[in-house]
This record gives sequence, structure tokens and C-alpha cells, in this order.
Amino acid sequence: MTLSHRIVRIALPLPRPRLFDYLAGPEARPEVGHCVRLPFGPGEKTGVIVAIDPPDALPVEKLKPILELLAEIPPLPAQWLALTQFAARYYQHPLGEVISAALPPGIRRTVKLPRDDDPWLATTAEGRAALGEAKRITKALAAVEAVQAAGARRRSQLLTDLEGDASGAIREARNKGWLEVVARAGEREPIGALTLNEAQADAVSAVNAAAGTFKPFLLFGVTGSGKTEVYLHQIAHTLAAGKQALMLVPEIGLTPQLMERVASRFPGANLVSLHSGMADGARSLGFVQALKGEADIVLGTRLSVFVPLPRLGLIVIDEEHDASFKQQDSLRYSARDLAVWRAAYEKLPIVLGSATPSLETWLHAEARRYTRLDLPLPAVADKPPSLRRIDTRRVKLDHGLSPGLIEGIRVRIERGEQSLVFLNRRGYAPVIACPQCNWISACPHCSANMVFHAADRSLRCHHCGGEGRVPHICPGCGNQDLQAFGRGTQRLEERLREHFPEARIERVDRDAVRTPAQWEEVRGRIEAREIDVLVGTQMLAKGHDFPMLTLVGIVGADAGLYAADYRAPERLFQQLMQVAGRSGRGELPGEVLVQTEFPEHPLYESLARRDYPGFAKRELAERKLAGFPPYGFHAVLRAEAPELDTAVAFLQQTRHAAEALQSPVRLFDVVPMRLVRKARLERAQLVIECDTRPGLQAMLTELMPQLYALKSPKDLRWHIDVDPGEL
DNA sequence: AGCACGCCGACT
DNA sequence: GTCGGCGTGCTC
Repeated sequence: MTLSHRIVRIALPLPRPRLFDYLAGPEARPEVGHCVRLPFGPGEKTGVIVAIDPPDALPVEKLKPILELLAEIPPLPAQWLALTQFAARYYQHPLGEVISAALPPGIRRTVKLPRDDDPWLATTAEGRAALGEAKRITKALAAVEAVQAAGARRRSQLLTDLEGDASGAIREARNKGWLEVVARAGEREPIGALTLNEAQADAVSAVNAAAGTFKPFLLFGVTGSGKTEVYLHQIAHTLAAGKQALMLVPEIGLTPQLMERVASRFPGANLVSLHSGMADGARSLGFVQALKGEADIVLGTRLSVFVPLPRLGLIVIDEEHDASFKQQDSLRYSARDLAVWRAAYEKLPIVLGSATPSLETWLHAEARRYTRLDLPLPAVADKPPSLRRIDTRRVKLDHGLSPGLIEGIRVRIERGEQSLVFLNRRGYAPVIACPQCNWISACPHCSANMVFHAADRSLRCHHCGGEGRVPHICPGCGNQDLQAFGRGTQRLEERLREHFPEARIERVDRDAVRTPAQWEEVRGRIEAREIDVLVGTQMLAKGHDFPMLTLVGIVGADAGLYAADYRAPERLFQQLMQVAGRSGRGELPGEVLVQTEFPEHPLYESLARRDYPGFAKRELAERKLAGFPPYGFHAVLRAEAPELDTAVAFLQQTRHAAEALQSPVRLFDVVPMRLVRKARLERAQLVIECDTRPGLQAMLTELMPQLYALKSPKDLRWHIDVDPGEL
């Protein structure tokens, strides 16, 4: 080898925390951050260079040369590598796998990069003339029309603007000379910017003033207080300074309306949207545009926190408390927490928006580590709906519905207003049982009951997706009289139809509304006042304002009050605040009815006053007493195997190893998980608790090599979850 | 994760 | 006599 050969250290997608050294020839000109294709064992893999000529490299004669340096992908910037390295350290996950999770699948798997055939298109005089003279709008003319409306449009954006596969129509319009390639969208007046009220204006200037420094903000305001408008003004300021903006939204928050609102506000900006449902090519293209600095705004779900942005100037996290920011498998990261780290590392302001912040964020704000920006409701809408609690111990329920709620719905139907009944349990009934022999509809693969779905008379397990027919006679004793116990949204819907046969009733849950398009369609009908009563799960809690919705009924929420998981009340309060906020958003006064056996429960007291700070104060006091987050820190090691003993034995071994480590952590007992059996696997867990994050980190870092060294049975799988969403 | 190497049961 | 089971160990 010659002197100009370099040794490159590569992170590879392997489930062990190891890096591998290779040789790169003089012609390769390797840089840290470059993607490389290389021989690995008998096959090939793609990896990323994390170091060049490391001092502790393997002897050269043991190294293989790389196959190819993927020079068409610019090297990933140092800040990006720092983010993945931090995530690998913090979440105790192999760096190669973190990098692989952070890269879009198209780049991860192949050498093929989607050709950047994504020019800016503008209309020509011929195109505008053709549009004006046309009697019929052809697909090609529709493309011209869409470009005309936007001023100039990226081809990829145009493809998503138009119905179906529009690539042929765009080609035709270009061939006819109706569309031409332009260097870049010209500066245009932003469309639809709203005048800010005083609180909004203050929030905007506070964040603008923090440009170029790490400063976290909590934008605290209910839906309707205008958080999105504040984000848009902050993004406008960021773009004007020549920087890029990253905006993360919950999974269900990434709607076409939001995309459209951002796109039409910044017609000249290159807006990239990213979520896991996108095709590989589009995802890779967006990623590379961001990496090259061509994207101005990235709007996406949690995975967007890993998008490289060389000129990043602002991060926004909408609904920061939302559970979908935490990944629940493989690399179990919190996009919100990583975003805060990223903002600190890159010295940026970050805005966390919520009406019901996570207690972690709220505590930061109370401690003045985060700056709280309050957005009160605008004066015109400043009439929070009255909240009434219906004591279900004192009234006779009709299939779970109280007379008060039924009467409330009846009145709304008469007035031509809309009602919403919220029940966070889909299906018809949560269990089928035999009153004679106590047989119940248990899932054969999980320690859970199968839920009765009336539409197709099926029994479904909501944990493993298993499905079966409802037996005609009891499998235990042959009894013909099987009964459905408890209630879900389907049963409520059925009962409401019996009560109000004339009313237009619509159920909204994951069974009835499967795709975003279906949800859009239902939403349209709600707005067009074609629906009188909505029945549904938390899907209904989010989304847009329905001005004619004046009654929200909350049914069966009590389960969250005394649940085993200490986070249950926090989630319940967030959910109820959100669903209660659906009512009375227009001119008409709203009402919320909560059916409960515990009307005097403090959570409902706080809810009635719309008093998040009061709720948070009480909840934080309890957490502090228990040493739970955000006053203590958890990691949980989970193991699963066909036999529970296998999983328990593995965790016991780990626990012994951990005990020997001289660490301030507290090790809980190894216990079966609450849902012990899921999809034919028995699961157990070991919770590790510590008063400080660094203490927990240090212990885990010491423990991990021993964990990897433990020889675990072939059929056992384990993972570690730092800052778990639930215990 | 793949994938090969490597020692023990029922088959052309 | 071999085809193949998946246990263990390695990949620069």
C-alpha cells in the first residue's frame, strides 16, 4: 500500500456496538461522514465513515479495501454525526444501527441515489394563454394551473399537489412549452399571514431575539390560541435570515391542511415533508435536499429530527407532549428530547408548543430553564365551555349513557348543533363471556381478552392483531347464551342510533376510519354539517375546529384515574383537555359532560377549571414524593422468550451483574410485564431507577458490555428502553 | 443481522 | 453412507 491509503473507521448496521476498519485508496478521497459500500464477511454492506486513520486501527494487513465511496451523497455533516453519536450513547444502542435508522431506507440499502430531477417549474406565457383559452381542464392544464397558483413549484411538490400519478401530465405540459424550468422560485408575497395579537407578537419576538443561541421555549396555549400562526412567523424570520427551519408534528398532526398552510405561506421556499409512510425515493430525495442545504423547511414526524440541515436556525415541536414523539421499537428515542439536545449542540432556539405540556417540560419551565410564552385565548373566543360532571353512581345508565348526556344530545340535534361522544375503547364490547361456566374470549397468543367487533361478528386481539369468529355456543360448556360485557364505540353507536333514529351518527375510530383520506372525507362532512353525532376514540381529540360542535360527552374515562401506570393521569388529563377543547369553538357556547364515579376527583376538578398548572402542580408533587420522572430517571430492560422462565432468568443474571457495579441506581425486582404474553412470547422486565441522569447513564454504560457478553438463549430477545413511555 | 462452520438423527 | 437440524461464533 502507498502512503496515501487511508484507514477509514466505519459504522455498520449491526446489532453489536462495534466499528470496523477498512482501507480506502488514494483516489477515494474519503471524508468523515461519507457513505461507503464495502465487503463484509461473505456479502456487502453500506456504512458511514466515522473516523479516518484512527490511532488504534487494526494492523493494515488485516484490512479489506472498501468497494466504493458514495461520492454523490455529500458527507454527512459533523453535527449530524454528533447527534447520532449522542443518541447511540444515551439510548445505549449500537452507533451503526442509529445511523442506519437516521438515514432514509433508500440510501441505507442501495448505492442508488434518486436522480435529483426535481427542477423548479414556472408557467410560460403560452401556458397561461392555453389555460385562459381552454374549455376543458386536461391533466396537463391542471398542472399548469397548480404551478400558476403557487408562482413556481418544485416538480416533486407538484406531484403531490395533483391527483393520481401526474408525472405524464407534467411531462406533457413541459413538452408543449407551457411549463419551463426556472432557477428558483422568485420572492413572492406570503399568502394568508394573519395579524398577531399582543401575546402572539411577544412570543414571536422573544424567539426571534434568541436566534443563534440555545434557548428553549414552551409555547403554552390551548388549541385556538393561535400557536401555528406563531410558528409560521418564527419560521418566516428564520428563512429571512437565510436559515433552515425544522418543524416536528405528531403522527396524526401531519395533515394535508397543515402542509398546504405552510406551503402557501412560503411559496418561494423549498418545503420538504417527511414521514415513515412515504415511498423510499421521495424520502431519500427530501433527505438529500436537506443535506445539500436546498430545503428551507422540513416538516415531518419524529424521524425528521435526524434530517441533516447545514443551515438550521430554528426547531419547532408542536404538541410536544404527544406520545408519538417517542419511538416504541428498535431505537427507542424521544424525538423531542433529541431535538432539545440538537438545539443545544447547534446553538438554536427551540419552541415546544402545547396546551398540556409533558410534566418534564413543565418542570423545566417552572425552574426557568425553559422560557414560558403564554398564549391566552383571543377575547372573542374567551368563553371556555362549561364542564358538568355526571355522577354515574346516582343515575341509571342506559348502556353506559346517562340520561343527562342523552338529553344533551337530543337538545343539540333539535337545535341543529353537533355532539361528540368520546370513549377510548374501540370495538363493540371488550369481552365475550359465558355466564354459566365463566369462559371468556381470551386471546390464544396474548394475556389479553379478544374484543368483540359486531360488524363482522369477529373477535379481535388489539395487541397481536389476531382474529377469530365469535363462537355460537360456549366453547367451555356448550351454552348458547354468550354475553358481551362492557362497551366500546360500536356499541355506543348502536345504542345512539336506537335513541335517535333520525340523527346522522358517525363513528370515528381506527376501525371505521383507516386512512388519512377517509378522515379528511369525514371531516368535510362534519364541517358541512352532514353529521349530528360523532362517536369515537382519541382520533377525535385532535384535528380542526368544528364550529357547530357544542357538546362533548366523555364516557368511561375513570379507568385512567387509578391505573397501574404512573403516567396514566397525565395522559388522561392531556386527552380530556384536548377532547373537551373540541366543544364551543365557534360562536356558540359549548358544554362538556363527564360521566364519572368520582366526580370530586381532583383531576376532574382541574379539568373543569381548565387548570393545567394546578393539575401539573399536584401531579409533580406526587412524582417528587415517589422519585418518579421528572424527579428520577428510569431505564427498563425487557426480555421476551417463548417461556417466561427464559426471560426471567436472563434478567436475573443481568440484575446480579448490575448489583456488582457499585452504582447509586436502584434495581427493581424482575417481574413479568403487565401484558405478560404478547404474540406467543412471554415478557418480563427489570426497571432501573436513579436520581440523576448521569448516574443512570454511567451505570448503563458499564452494564452494556456485560449484557452483550451474557450468552443468551437463541430464542430470547432483549432491549433497553431509556426514559420509557410506560413501565 | 447474516452466514458459515460444525457435530448428531432419519432418509434416497 | 449423506442431507440437514440449528447452536456458536465471526465479520475489519
